[in-house]
Amino acid sequence: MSKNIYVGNLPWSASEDDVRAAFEAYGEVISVKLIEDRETGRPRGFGFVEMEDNGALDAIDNLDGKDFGGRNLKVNEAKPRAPRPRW
DNA sequence: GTTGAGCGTT
Repeated sequence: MSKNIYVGNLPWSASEDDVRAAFEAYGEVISVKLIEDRETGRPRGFGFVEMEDNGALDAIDNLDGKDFGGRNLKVNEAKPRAPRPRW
């Protein structure tokens, strides 16, 4: 099973590979998605990481408030994304 | 060549 994790306070120089590597140290990373402004295309400085439940909880408890790229990393359980409108 | 709270569009 997998769980969505919200990652905030990320340095604008960070990439998905960096976040993936940081989370892979605590569990299996299913996928990493960095969010950027869809209108301007600039990185917003936060993203989402999907990993297994046990790894997600361990990563949140370990990476939350940790130093990443010179800033305090914010890791929390992500809210469910937009629903799936079939129409 | 910038900015800084916050939850995404494949």
